[in-house]
Amino acid sequence: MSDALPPIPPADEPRRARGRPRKTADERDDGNRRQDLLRAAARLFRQQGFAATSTRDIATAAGMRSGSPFYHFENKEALLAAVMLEGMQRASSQQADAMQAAARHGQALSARDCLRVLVRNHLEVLLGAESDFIPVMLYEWRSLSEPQRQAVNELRREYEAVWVPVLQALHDRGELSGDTSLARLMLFGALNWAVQWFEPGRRSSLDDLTEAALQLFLKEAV
Amino acid sequence: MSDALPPIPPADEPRRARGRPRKTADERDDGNRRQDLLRAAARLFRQQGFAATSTRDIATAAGMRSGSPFYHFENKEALLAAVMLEGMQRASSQQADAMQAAARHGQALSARDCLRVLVRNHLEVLLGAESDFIPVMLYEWRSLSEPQRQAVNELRREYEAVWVPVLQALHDRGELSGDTSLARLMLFGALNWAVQWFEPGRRSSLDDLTEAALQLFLKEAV
DNA sequence: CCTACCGATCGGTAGG
DNA sequence: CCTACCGATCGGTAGG
Repeated sequence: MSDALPPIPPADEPRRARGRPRKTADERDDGNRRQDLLRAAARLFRQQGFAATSTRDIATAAGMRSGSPFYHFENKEALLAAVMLEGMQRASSQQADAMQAAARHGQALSARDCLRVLVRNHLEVLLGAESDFIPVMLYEWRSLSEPQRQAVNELRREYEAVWVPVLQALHDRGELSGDTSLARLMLFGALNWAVQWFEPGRRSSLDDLTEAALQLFLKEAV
Repeated sequence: MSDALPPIPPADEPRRARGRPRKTADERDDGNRRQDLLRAAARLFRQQGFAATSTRDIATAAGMRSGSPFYHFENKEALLAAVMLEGMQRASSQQADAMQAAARHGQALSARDCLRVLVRNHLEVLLGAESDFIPVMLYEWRSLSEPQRQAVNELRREYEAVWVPVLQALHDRGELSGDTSLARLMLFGALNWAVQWFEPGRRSSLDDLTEAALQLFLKEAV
């Protein structure tokens, strides 16, 4: 008994990683938890604002304990930036899909039809179900540090770049008057403001809003 | 000694007010300090947001110590409500003045001219120097409790009511198409959004913006 | 990803 | 309006 030594592990036994018990199984779990955090953060940031939302609130909403969000994000601000980046990526890819789908139907898409697709998709991104990410980006801009703003701004420029030739074409055909750059800013303003007053079930639908916007901003073709 | 009763105060001796040593002198001082707080709060709430601004920040900016704001306002939220109410009162009276001044010049003001005056004044209220109050109202709405929202909303309805007949007249003359109620919401959106991108010295002036908005939203009269 | 914890800050108050 | 203070909460971290 007394000379019974603990068994010596074979030299080639894989060393167990210490300190951070990472899963060897599918990484999906990790990604899912991060996504859960993003979704919870987006919803709470939108409802209460960034500063009024504690990382504990977010952790609880994602089914975690108070310290766990910092395993996935360096700090609270990085979580905000991630929400905005995620929002812009979704918006851009959704916008590209919408344009492609529309182009497949009618092969020759008029500038007016293009704008209709863009406006309709923008409203979907802004007001559709499960869309907290973009409103957070619109209304928590000042809570972001300068380097993070630049990162988000890059995606934002991509998103807006799609609108430029459409508005230019409308201007050339006399359907949109005035400076197209100011027109774009005012159009975005008119649409983004809907976040403040739109109520899903009530009165006007997103289709209604789309038609109203087109009717309001566009002139008859000459 | 045992029968010595505490002296009975004469019935007509003036009772000293205890607890709050209010000034007997001019009340101007009080009003000025309150205004200082409002101004400081408006600026900080706008720059950093309501939740990210401490009452200590505000006190310091107004030249007071940390506890003093609570002499003037019941709590932080009441201070926010006061900022918004002050903003709406100024906006409304400024709007009334602008309309009166315009009516004195040209005696018959066209609907288009009316809208020009309203838009120009709205931009001034929104983007002019010393105007932090209305932006705070626009972007801190969710930080307000329901009863306070109702109080602010009352003033807001008054302000917007002035626009209704003007937009209706434009619609009747064919210069504005579509539902006038949606048109009003989109117009406000287009203008309010300028808070996010307008830079005072740069490129376009408030006059430029006014003309751009009119050109964008209005059709030729039929 | 949890437990246990820290230092800092915050809104607000008593008493003068 | 100041002084001095309190209880609560918050972002974040060490160690596992």
